[in-house]
Amino acid sequence: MELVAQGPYRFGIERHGPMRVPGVVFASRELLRDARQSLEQVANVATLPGIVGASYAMPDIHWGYGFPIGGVAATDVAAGGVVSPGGVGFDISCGVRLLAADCDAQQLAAALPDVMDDLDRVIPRGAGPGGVWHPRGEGELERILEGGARYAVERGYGEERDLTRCEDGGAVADADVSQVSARARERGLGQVGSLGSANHFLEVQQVAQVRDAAAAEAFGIREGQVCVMIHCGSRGLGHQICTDHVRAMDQAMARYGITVPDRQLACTPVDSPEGRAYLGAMAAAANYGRANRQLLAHAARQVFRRAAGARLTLVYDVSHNLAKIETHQVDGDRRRLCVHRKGATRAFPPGHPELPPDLREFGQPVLIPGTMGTASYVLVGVAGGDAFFSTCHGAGRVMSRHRAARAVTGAELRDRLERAGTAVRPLSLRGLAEEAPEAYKDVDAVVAASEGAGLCRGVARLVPLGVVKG
DNA sequence: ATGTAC
Repeated sequence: MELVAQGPYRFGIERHGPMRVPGVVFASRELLRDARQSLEQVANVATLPGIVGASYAMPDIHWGYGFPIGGVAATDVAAGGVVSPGGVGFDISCGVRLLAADCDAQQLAAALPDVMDDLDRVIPRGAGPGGVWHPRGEGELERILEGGARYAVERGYGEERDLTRCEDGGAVADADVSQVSARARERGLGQVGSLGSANHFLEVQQVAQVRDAAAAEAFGIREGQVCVMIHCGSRGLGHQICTDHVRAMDQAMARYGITVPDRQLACTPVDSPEGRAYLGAMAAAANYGRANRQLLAHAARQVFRRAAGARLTLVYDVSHNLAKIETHQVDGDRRRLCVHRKGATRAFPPGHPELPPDLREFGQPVLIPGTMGTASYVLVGVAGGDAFFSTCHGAGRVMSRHRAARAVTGAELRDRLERAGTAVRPLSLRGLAEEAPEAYKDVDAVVAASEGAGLCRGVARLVPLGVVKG
């Protein structure tokens, strides 16, 4: 794949073959080496009907289902632009929630082992069923799919202020539960309030460094402070919705005269029965994901209150796997676009009307989960960035699970982390080994490249004190 | 990511 350097952190893929727009990869030269194999997917996405601007890739790009993870693509709704479930991914609404405690790491030190033991007991995780809340039948599940974190708060699992610090106020209005299959509902019913497995985690962290004092203060974080970061998604429900709608679109595509270079890019126009059906089901999964993180946050709050007498306040909750209908400036006019962000985080700039009033002058908080034993970040959206106000989402995998598990044993990794001062509460040692930090890119380099590319600005760097893993 | 395949 031919790449043209367009800046220190920006590389272009010129249009070739059926590409409708160019590709743009934001990365340092070093990160680009890990991205090579995924560039074909960036070019494939550029062939989608209605795509505008470019097919973008973030510095943490890696191989995904159809679209690369770390990909951003926007299509023009009025011009026959498509929506593709592969552009969101199987874990619809996977995202990150950060809570800040009213204590510093030093103050928590004595209680930390108790906090970790309690979290170990109360946080459901791993594959399969289990959750902190069991909805009373499908009726209540539907309330979650329509109301998201808002419904969880209504039922007493949180406080009203949580919703102002949650993307979309805790719920999107366009969920269509009739497009959520019986099988998806069945899988979702038993997993409300659960982490899942793989790279999902709940971490107790410490703010190691503040890089933007004014933004940090507005977000409610300060150096030395204890935080809780929750990274999880919509579990089997989102997975099943993706499966169902990929199949439906794969079968319907030909009727719209759409051909794609990879069947995993199955798509139909946003403005089609199949497109609307997917977006309605996706919105339901998005709400499920927010409710999931709301319930886990509630469980963590109870643990912190009981074991440490500490209170947790929500900093922000944002997804990095969603498609959204947004209005953007394209070639001088305002256009309604379907913005796919898959392993990419929305990063609204200062002044954006969708931001809560107390954050508006600073920009949208962006939460970047690192890997065990490495840092996580709080960033903020900036004006003038490319890629429809999007930035990176995490470290990005470079080693397969299998290779990671061969490179290190779970017991070795656990001992290494504990020696480095990070308490570890894994569900399985095999799962722990698969998530070894060396299986990922350097999150510090990913964040530096994202900042260098003008996509965001650093606010704070957090380091782990304890990690709860599936 | 995922009752790690229909």
